[in-house]
Amino acid sequence: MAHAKKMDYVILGLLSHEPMTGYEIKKRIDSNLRFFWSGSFGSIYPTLNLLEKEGKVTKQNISTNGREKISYSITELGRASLREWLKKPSEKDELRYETLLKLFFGNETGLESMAEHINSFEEKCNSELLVLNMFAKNLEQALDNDTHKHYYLTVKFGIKTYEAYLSWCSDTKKQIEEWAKK
Amino acid sequence: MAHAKKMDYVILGLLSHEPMTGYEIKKRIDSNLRFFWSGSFGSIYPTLNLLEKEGKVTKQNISTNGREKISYSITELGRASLREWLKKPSEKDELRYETLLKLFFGNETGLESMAEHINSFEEKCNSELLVLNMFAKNLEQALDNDTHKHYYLTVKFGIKTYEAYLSWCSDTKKQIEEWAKK
DNA sequence: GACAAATATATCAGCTTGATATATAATCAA
DNA sequence: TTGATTATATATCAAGCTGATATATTTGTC
Repeated sequence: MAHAKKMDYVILGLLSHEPMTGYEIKKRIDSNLRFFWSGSFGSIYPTLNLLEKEGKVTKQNISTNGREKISYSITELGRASLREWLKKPSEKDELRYETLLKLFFGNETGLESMAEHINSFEEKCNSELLVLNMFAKNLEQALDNDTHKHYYLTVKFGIKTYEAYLSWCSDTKKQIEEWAKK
Repeated sequence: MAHAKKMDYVILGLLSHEPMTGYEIKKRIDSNLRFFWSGSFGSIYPTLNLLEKEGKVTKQNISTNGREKISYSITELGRASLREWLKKPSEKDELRYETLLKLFFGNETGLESMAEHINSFEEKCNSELLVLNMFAKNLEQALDNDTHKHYYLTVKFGIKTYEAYLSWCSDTKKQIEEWAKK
């Protein structure tokens, strides 16, 4: 994903909702964006410094209970930059499924040995679906808020895809059993 | 995706099917694995050299029609390394959907401005589905081959997910229209 | 009062991408 | 047949991201 520098827009997007610290940005990515995006501290903190130098965000040192932290706010320049990116067509949607990679090459150890991988994938999907359905339920109670509408649609995306994955898991296990019979 | 070095196993996996050049490995990734993986020359060629130093693949210079190229074959050590990885549980399945990212932050430009992004996502899904369905049809005629069975199951995964994406596109466009009415 | 977990910021080796460079062979049109 | 374009083939590198690691304070809990 090199050369693209998407973290700029993830941060600007989150700060367009409300001011936050780097740590809070990380937490927000891991909770709200987890179903279609990820990000690490090693990318967040350096990007925040760059964005500040470019005048797209402003720092503010605050101390709650004697604890020092740096809160970042988006500037009008930052908002303009975010809007510009939002208008541009999306460049690339990419996925990397190690589970699928193992299934693809699994002939080396045999189809039956893939059952474990599929089972743990299924388990993961089930637990993610539980979380997503809870999110959806909560959001449905607060759809008057425009930001929530956007969030809701992405949660719906997660639900649809995890349901599809589960359906595939079920089909695939049946198929492998059937092939094994012959 | 750092620190994991998955390219090792992608290459070993492909060479476990048949000997190939670096260029052919790239083509194979872009055709067969495209729905759940990707890889660039900048990662393939250096990895091939490393694998050779480790004794997991062997080089062979061949010339077809006076043209020089390097064909790589997997060794028994390479096969053992592949099998070991296949047995280990999958570490992480990750996806990065720029389309979803824009939708999530789209409040800055308004929900209606998202229609274009959803439409082009829908278009992409439709064309990918066409390809995948063709792949599935062809593979169904050759399922006696074990390697094809594995390939077939991953293609089925692609079909399931793209169908789910299309269903989500349709739902989402309806939902946005509905909200716009109020 | 001790211990674990959460908050908070920062850095870095290692890996990947997308671009770029270089060169030859095949295909196609004028 | 000559010229242009595309496919084959290998290689390198800056820029970007991850996962790990380091450090330090605060909050919760047993």
